[in-house]
Formats: sequence, C-alpha cells, structure tokens
Amino acid sequence: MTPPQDIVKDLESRALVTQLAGGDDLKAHLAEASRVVYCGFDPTAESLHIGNMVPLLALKRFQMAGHKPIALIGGATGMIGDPSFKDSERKLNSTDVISDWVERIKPQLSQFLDFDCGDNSAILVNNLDWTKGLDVLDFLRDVGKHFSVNAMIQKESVKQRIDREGEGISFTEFSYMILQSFDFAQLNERYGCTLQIGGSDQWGNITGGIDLTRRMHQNQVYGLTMPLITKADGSKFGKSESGTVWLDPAKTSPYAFYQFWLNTADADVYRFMHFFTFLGLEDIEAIRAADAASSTKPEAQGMLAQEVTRLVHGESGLAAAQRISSALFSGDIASLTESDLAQLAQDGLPTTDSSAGTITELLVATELAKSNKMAREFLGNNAVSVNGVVVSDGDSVLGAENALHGRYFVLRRGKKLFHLIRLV
RNA sequence: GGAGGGGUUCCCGAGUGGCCAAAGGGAUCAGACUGUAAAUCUGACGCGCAAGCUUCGGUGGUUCGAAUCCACCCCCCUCCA
Repeated sequence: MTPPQDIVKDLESRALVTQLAGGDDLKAHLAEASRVVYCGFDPTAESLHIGNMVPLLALKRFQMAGHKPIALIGGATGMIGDPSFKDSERKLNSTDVISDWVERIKPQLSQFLDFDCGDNSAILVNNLDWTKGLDVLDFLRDVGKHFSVNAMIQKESVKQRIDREGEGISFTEFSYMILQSFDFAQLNERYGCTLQIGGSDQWGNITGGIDLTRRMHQNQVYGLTMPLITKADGSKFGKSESGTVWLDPAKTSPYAFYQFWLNTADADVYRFMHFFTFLGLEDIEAIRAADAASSTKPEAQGMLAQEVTRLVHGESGLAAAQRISSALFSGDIASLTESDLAQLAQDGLPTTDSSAGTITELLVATELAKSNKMAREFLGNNAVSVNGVVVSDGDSVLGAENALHGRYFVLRRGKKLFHLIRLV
C-alpha cells in the first residue's frame, strides 16, 4: 500500500491539533506504516450534531492519509456520562433510550467513512460489546487497580467538579475515565489500535487510556486532541436560533443547516473552512484573498455552506437548501409558481397546513410568535410580511382569496424566519 | 447520623411583610444601519386587547396583605462522624 501521508502536519496546518501525546514519536509512528486510529462518540441524543463533525472528519482525514479508522459508539460510556469539563452532574437516560440512540447514530457515523477500501476500511464498534458482560470484581481487580484516585482527581477535566462550591461529582461519573481508558486498551488488543483522537476536552480520558494500555498490554499508544470549536464573538458554537444544529435532516432540515453555515461570521469563516471541509489550504487562502480584495459581500460563507451541506446531506440536500434560500432571499416571493411553492414544502421549508385565519392566529400557530402579545409586537415593529409584503394589521384574514395560487402564504417574521402556510 | 449553607422569572443574581410580575447583568427576539455579517443605537422580553390572571422548590398555615413570617416535606452543596 502507498506510504501514509503526513497527516499530523496536515492537521496542524489546519489548526486542528491542540495536543499530541507522544509528540515526535507519534509522527514517526504514523509515517512508518498504516496505523489504526479510533475516536469515540457517546449517544447523548438521538442524533449527532455539528460539534461531532470535527473529530468525525478527522477520522476521515486519517483514512484518506492511509490509516484505518475505528468509529466507536459509546453504548456503555453513554450510560455513565462523561463529566469532563461539565459543570454539573447529568441525568441518566434509560437503557432503552440509549440503545435506540445508538442505533440512530450508527448510520450517521458510517456515512463519512469508507467501509470498503481494502486494508484500511473503517470499522464501527460499540463499547457495550466488551463492557456489558464485565464482572464487577474482575473489573475492579484487573482494571481499577491500575488507576490512582490521587491522579484522577488531579485531572483538569474534573477539577472544577471537585473544587467548586455548589457542585459535586458522583462516583458514577467519576468512573467514566476508567471505562474510556478500558476502551482504548481493548481496541489496542483487538485491532492493534495505537492512536486515539478526540476533542481537547478528552485529553484526560485519552492519556488515561494510554497509561492503561501500557500497564495492561505493555504497548505504547498515542493520543491527539483537536480544538473545541469557538466563535470569535465568544458565543457558543453550534447553536442556531432554533437550537442545536443536528446532522439528522429530520431534526435540522438541510435548508436550516445550510442557512446556519451561511450565517457564519467573517471572523470565523476561514477557520471553519479548515475545520469542516476537505478544501485544500491553497483553495481556502485563495478565497480569503479574493474576499479581502473585494468590497462586496464575501464569498466564503456560501462556499462553506455549500461544502458542509453537501458533505452531510448530499447533492440533493444541498440543491434543496439552495432552492429555498434563493427563493426566499433573492427571489420575488409573489412570482413563485405553484410548483415552486410545492417544492419549497418538499424541500423542507417549515410548513403548516391550516385553515384560513387572522395573521395573528397564524403567527402563533406557526410558532413564529410564541404568544399573541409577541405577535402584536412583531406586527407593530413591521417585522412581519406575507408573500413579501409587510403587514401591520394582525386582524386581517388570510384566506383563499388573497393566497398565492389560491392556497399558499409565505409568512415571514424578522429578517430570516420563514414559514409556508398551506390552506386546507 | 450531626452541624452549617442553599433552592427566585431561560441563566447568573438582588430582593426578608405592602411601593414586587419581582433590581441588575447575560442570553434571546424585533427595529435602524448593513452583506440574510460584525460593531453600535433603540425597543421588547410570564399570560391577557383590557380589567385582570398565574409565578419566586412543595404542601399547609399566620396576616387585610407573603417571594419575604411559621410548620412539615422534597432536592442540592460544604464540613464533621
């Protein structure tokens, strides 16, 4: 097989490396041969979200560089809950719920990796497979004995939970690190895995696994962490107006997904292109230079939105997102044809079937306004438009006679929130 | 088990009998300006057109009147055992 490319250098040039456990040894180790690298994903919701994309794409980058990726789904660790840098104890989910989430997330993990490319085909594993049958006493004797509580409480990831007034940590969450460490040791034994990657919050868990693997199997293994994504303005990355941006199209439509990326701040967009796309460094630099030289709106956001949406939702998802976006933001809504409007609903623009009603009623029914009071305020601010025309009288009735093609209304609140109403 | 400290509107956090739908900050939302940016400014931010109604861990009570006082209960934290 072809010699592996210098993946660490590539990641570093994208600012995707926070810490390396093993340093130069790791670089030599990766340069020498195709290696097995793993990253874990706990089922903490029914879908992955865009925050999971950085490590997931990193696995893909390793695969493209000639290494073999293992995507681990945390059927076991998800039952415990990772306390790393969490400021409070979390509620345990039922085992039924977690196993349902595991099944939903598996295909999401799979879609980014190649499972049929010879020696470095990806593998998908579930840590529940080697954890559920574990005997408590065996576990405490064989695994627990290798961990020093003195060392564990020193970890930065749990420090605030131990030091901070007003919060504590349960033994359950405190044990998380041991489970994840055990995963690494298991994967090393089963698949010869020698590298674990993860977000920088995983450093403590990864080094725990390195130590355990050395102690249990006398093997040297390595770790690499990636930055947690931050925004230049300090707000939390990965949330839109309507909440978390999920990969599941049923939870975040391709249109909403596309819009999320399109709204990336200038201060973040080039960095995000490095993180979330496979565009080359030179390509990104060229876009940046062109935007800097131009006095009009930058091109980068559109490029980013296009690349990431295609990656997650495919060509058809991207096309749908772009159709809706151009219809709503640059098109003349009143001139949309009946089939255009039907297509918008099809493409995932939020749509409500309703009978005729007043504008106020429909604002509330579509949740564009969460109460009549809010609806009135929006109307008073000239923030509401129907079929592209600003309206201020909340009592006027939307019925077949003023609908587009006898049955459609495009209701807009604020600059960017649209809702399609279909009369029934 | 013992001692102490807490639970206030999305979050933080004031408020110890009426002037409290509850200070202040943050978040959020809308408008202006713009590029569907950023920064800035303005406004809104429990529900109700309004009268008014429902909120301050829970349940009862005291009082003309309670987030504020009393009783019991639930939950969290710290220290001691």
